[in-house]
Amino acid sequence: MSTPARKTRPHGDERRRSVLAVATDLFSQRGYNAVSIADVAKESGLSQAGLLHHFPTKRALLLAVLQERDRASEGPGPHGADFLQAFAEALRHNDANPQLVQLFALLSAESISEGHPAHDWFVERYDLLVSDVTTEVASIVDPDKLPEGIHAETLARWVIALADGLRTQALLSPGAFDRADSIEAFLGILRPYLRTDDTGESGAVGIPHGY
Amino acid sequence: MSTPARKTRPHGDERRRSVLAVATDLFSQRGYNAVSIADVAKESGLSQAGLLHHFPTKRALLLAVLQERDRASEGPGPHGADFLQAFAEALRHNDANPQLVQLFALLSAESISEGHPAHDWFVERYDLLVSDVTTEVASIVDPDKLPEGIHAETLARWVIALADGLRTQALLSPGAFDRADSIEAFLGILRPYLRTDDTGESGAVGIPHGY
DNA sequence: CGCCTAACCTACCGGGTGGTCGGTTAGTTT
DNA sequence: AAACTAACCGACCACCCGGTAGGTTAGGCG
Repeated sequence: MSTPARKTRPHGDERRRSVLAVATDLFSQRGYNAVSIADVAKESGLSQAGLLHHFPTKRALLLAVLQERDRASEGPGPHGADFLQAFAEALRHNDANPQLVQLFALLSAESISEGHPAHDWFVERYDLLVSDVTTEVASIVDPDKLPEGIHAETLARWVIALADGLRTQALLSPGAFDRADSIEAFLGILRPYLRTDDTGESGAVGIPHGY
Repeated sequence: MSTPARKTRPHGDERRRSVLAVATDLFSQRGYNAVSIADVAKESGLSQAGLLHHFPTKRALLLAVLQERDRASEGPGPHGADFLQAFAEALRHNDANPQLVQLFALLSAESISEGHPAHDWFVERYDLLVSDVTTEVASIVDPDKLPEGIHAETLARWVIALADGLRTQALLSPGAFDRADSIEAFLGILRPYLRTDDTGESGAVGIPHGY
């Protein structure tokens, strides 16, 4: 058969995925440093050695969790004029899933330390995010209307920073305000700087994930 | 004597402060979970038991570090119309001291987990910060000029979130932009919403610290 | 059926972990 | 000088850490 696996490995991949789910859950609650592989193993219903058969090191387990997040948010999303609105709606959707939100809040800070297993991953992620959002923003703002010294990248970094910073506030005092509403209101503040014609069509860039 | 200590405790307080300095340094580099009291002790030039004589638990050591930060940034700062400018300048000053900036970046995220020794401290800190900055902002904006649904607290949370979020970006890709410049530019965006008369005088509220 | 391999397990390893115990030393007070 | 006390140390504790070694089991396949 050219498709060698039909009913093969009934346990393997299934187990792998359930372990990843447990690891995501625990890393979300306590971060990477404060979780042991024994914790993940116990919650997954197997021994520590059994877990290490699927993921050879703790580091590999974390990277697998992050990689799966990447895979789960592939593909292009809305762009152009709808981008900002879609951004706010993506946040609203994510806020209904507080688990992943907290995962990224904890890991993005932990990974600031050099030598952290996820350091490079987050550096790359932010570089890509800034450049994507910059492209999107550039396609809808009118450069002539922007005050001096403010560029599309400046605005892009603001939007990303707001999503990150408001997330911290929302996690520390839940229910005090609505993060997506706040971001949406901010995007309204940007309206005077948008171009009025509709010539702004640019590359297809996805909605950021994990926020 | 009513002042019982003149030359007493030549070692005691001095040692305490030097241990706190070392702890601040290590927590800044790696966060709380990834640092052991043995690390702090070795770097301080004494044994682990010797360190635990001054700070009975690791938790107490962390709280002492945070408390010292509180003490180091007491007292009122500029307020009223100068507040926003002073905020940006405070950030510029702090960015020259990357150690404390990273300390707060790491701990504020770690402490999201309930049960973290600094959880309550950060919850209180953000509550106070939001309410202080809201007071300040309320004294300089003109409510009639604000779009519907946007209040002083909304703006205050934006400013705080920007400081936090841009800090993450600056730490992950150092040198890519200037955080204080970016914040300053954002405050310029807020200018259309400020009141033009000079009747806005409000309570004396200090500049936030540790950013 | 017998073989092979993935999926586990128990037992173990060296090296931390936060913290305790029972001292010894040195400087201060009386 | 004697008494007291803060500062500090070596030894030890029970437990946890990420990871390895070597074996057992079970299911798919020729």
